[in-house]
Amino acid sequence: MSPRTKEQNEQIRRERRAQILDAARQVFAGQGFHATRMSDIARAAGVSQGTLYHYFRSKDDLFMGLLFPWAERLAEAVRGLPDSPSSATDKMWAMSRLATAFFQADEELMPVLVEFWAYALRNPEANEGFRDLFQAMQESYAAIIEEGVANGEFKPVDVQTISALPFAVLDGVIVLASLLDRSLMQPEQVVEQTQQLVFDGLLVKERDGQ
Amino acid sequence: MSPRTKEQNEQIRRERRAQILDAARQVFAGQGFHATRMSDIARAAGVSQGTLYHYFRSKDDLFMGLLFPWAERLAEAVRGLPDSPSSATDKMWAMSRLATAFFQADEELMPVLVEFWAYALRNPEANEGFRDLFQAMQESYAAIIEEGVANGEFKPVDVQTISALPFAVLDGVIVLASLLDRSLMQPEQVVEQTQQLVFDGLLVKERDGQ
DNA sequence: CTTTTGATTGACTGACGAGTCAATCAAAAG
DNA sequence: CTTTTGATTGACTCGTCAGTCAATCAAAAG
Repeated sequence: MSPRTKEQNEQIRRERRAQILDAARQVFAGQGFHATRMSDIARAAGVSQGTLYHYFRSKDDLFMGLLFPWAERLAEAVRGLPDSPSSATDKMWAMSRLATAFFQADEELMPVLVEFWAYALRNPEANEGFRDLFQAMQESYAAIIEEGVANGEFKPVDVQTISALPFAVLDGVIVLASLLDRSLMQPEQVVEQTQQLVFDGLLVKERDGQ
Repeated sequence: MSPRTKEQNEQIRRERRAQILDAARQVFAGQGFHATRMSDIARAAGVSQGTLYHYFRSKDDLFMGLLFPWAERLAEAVRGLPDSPSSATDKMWAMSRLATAFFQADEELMPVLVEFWAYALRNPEANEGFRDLFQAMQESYAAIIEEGVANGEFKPVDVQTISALPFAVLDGVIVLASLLDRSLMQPEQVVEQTQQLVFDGLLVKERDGQ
């Protein structure tokens, strides 16, 4: 029946998908979602337009197929952090470093993310994906902050609200980084100095005694 | 020659423009930029499609004609603040209140802003408009922070970087507010508590003496 | 009344591009 | 060799919609 074993077939399918997604990433990053034609992606991937539709139901499917795994990797990395054996302060810095690393590793994806948000305004599936990532990050931050408050590292704060802040800052920085010249705004600087500023407020000063 | 005086004509033109822009705002907010048809706006404004093109060159022109005046009003309001006679701390709070007020007054415009950012990725004129607003806000914040540092209210910080932070937070909060349910995130709370948190870090503690 | 001028109309066009499909290919199994 | 099955192709379709334009209207001036 099958010309090859199932495993071989699936392996080949995965590789083709990856090849197409890689082309899609380049083209989306270069021209933006709306200006990108399916034929552009086909050409970049070195396949025909028909083949695209063997691996992805639609342009939307391709778009989400590109960004969801990226978001899942980030969410997964973030979920692991609160359990590491270190101080809450160190964990906060680790979160910050993690975000910056994702940032820098896929810099060309940042404008695509901005388009994705606009897209997610009208697409329930994309919206859900965004919410999942938000919740993953917020929950990790909340766990760390709660720990810090419990063991006296941090001042008591409204954990629910403050744990949403880092994600908001990250999104804001992505907007600015995508739309402004580096001479006006350096993303890494803003992220790091914000963290520092918030810490100076969040940390209990020794001589204060809270 | 002219059927009416010039002033009358221009008055009528302004009113028509306003009427169309008002309809456009509603439709864009309701369906998003891409899903909005020029015919939808025409219907909502109670005019024909042809009339739209007497007042606006294109759909893009209409989109920017809607958002630019809004941004200019915000920029103008912000520019006035650093000169008011009060402490740097009060001015920071005033900026925060101003932003929140704009937020709440045009809540339905927030998702439209997210679309505008995606749009501005590929449109130089829109990008320039965004940059102008960013610079207006950053410069005002920079002036306030510098004053605060100079008179001892604030710790010495990297003004260039930190003055970009409030705008980043604002944009991030707009993204979250547009994409998430209020039960997950309350914009006003995040803005206010962020300000408070940053202040606790930024302000020189009396007992510390810095 | 007529003329002039700009506003208004809405049916129309022309381009565009996502998605389709009938035909072909190719690898493995029998 | 033949058969089977899924992969691949790319020319084509077909709905969509921003923008156009010839015709009409209406207000003021002469």
